[in-house]
Amino acid sequence: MSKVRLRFAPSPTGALHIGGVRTALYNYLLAKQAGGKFILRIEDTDQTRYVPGAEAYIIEALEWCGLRPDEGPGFGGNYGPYRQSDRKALYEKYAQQLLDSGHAFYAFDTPEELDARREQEKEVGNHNFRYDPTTRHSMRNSEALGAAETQRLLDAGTPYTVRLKIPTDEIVKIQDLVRGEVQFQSNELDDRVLLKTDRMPTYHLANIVDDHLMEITHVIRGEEWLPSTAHHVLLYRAFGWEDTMPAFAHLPLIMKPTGKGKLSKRDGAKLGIPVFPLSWQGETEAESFVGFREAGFDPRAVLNFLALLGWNPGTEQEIFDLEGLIEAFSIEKIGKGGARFDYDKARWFNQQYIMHTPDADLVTTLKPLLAEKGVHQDDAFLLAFVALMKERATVYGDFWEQGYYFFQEVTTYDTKAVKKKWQAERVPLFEQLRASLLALGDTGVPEIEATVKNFLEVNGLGFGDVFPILRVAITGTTKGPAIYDVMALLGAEEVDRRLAKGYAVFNAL
RNA sequence: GGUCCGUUCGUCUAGGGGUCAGGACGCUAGGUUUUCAUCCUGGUAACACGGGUUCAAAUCCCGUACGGACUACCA
Repeated sequence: MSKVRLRFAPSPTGALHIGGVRTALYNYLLAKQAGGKFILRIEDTDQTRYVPGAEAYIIEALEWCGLRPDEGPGFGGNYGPYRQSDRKALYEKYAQQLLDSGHAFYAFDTPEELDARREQEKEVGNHNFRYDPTTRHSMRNSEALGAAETQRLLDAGTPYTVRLKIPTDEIVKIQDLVRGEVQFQSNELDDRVLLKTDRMPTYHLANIVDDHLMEITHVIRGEEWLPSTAHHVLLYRAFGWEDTMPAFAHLPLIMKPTGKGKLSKRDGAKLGIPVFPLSWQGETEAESFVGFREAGFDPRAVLNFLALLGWNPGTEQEIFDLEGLIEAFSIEKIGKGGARFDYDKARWFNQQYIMHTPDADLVTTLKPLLAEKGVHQDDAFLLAFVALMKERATVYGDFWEQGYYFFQEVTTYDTKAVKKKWQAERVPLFEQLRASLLALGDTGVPEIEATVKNFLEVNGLGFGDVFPILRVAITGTTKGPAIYDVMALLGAEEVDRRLAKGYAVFNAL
């Protein structure tokens, strides 16, 4: 068997959907596992849907995920060009080949005529008009018009499309790697357009020509392509390429978190969750979306989550890095049913990655985020901060959200827990504690702890009488890392300032 | 409507003739912790339905229901 080559072939019509990322991932995994190539091909044959920036977005998204193509636009490779608009002439040539061999025909029907015909059929109760062997002869095409008339129209420069001539009474069998054998009756298939009036190919033609020329061995794509796979098989046959036809695997779709249907970009905005890898700035607010990256996710967690959405290793292991996925992945273990997008699970994966990432690495990724907030502490401080917060963060943004007080004054005080503990007669006591803490100077946790405990003993107070006060005065919240750790990191003078301010706030309650 | 695909706890799933139907997320009870989080222990909860085949069916077959995709000169 020759070397394995898989391609990810997105269309640059906007931001790359998270399902597309999963498709890319599965392609990547299988390619790498087999020691083969992972190829990026841009399917931009629909000029009306082309969106500037979409291709750059796709590439940036793959890069963020760490799925680097071995071949593709900007990545080199000997099978280029890798952008279909740059291969236009090729498709015309192959369309001509099909025309010559009698596997395709010229169709002169305009879109308006086609629409009119559909309407007309609808009126007589036929809701599924199809351009196929049974209707072909009533349309304006080379099959119905004959050679002479066809030539006349061609000579006159009449716009035309090239359609695949579907054979009658054939059974097209597909061996799908995920679903097993799937059969189609050719009589149920339509004479699909191969080459459009603008001389650009449709997906169907381009995809077969390119996969053949690029020597693609496996086509892993979304389930939405399953119904047209019969056409693709027929195309391989028509070209005489059936013996090198790639293997097909159709992936189950990713479904909405709630309700019915497949996950759409609208679901993200509706539920306030990311469904794209990276943020996308559209023309309007409604066409702009936040990405997993901007939502504070680690790409490794996103990949891990995506990998397990529709695939499982057959063991109880859930945490996989890319290398581990490459090793464990197998196409047989891909599920058949659609998988609901579970944002909570995605968050859990992210939390796992944050907890298990070395502190120094966390500092590196957090630095730019903190810098945006005006934080420029040295690494030693950041390292200590990260160590205290990593078990409490689910997304990267949590480090700031839940730990801003390490870098600036407390903005809001959760006084509920303090109210009943803050008694007028104890205020002198707390002032005394503040003074002894300041006198201690910058020091370690054991010293602070000893001082506080001593204070507790001497004054006959319990933990519950003091900790909420210290905690809220210093951090503003009742949650967070051990307060001694926070105090040690902040330093005696800062703690003193915060206690003074906190006491003032409590006194005003 | 037609064609094709699918259906195990709320969710992701294991399991492919004989299992107490397993794990994870979530939720929940408790323990640890000055708090929160982590961590530990326990609980909750599923084979869509109906027929077959078989000594035995979540597992094989057929229907039904439900869900999904496709049905463009879009991918």
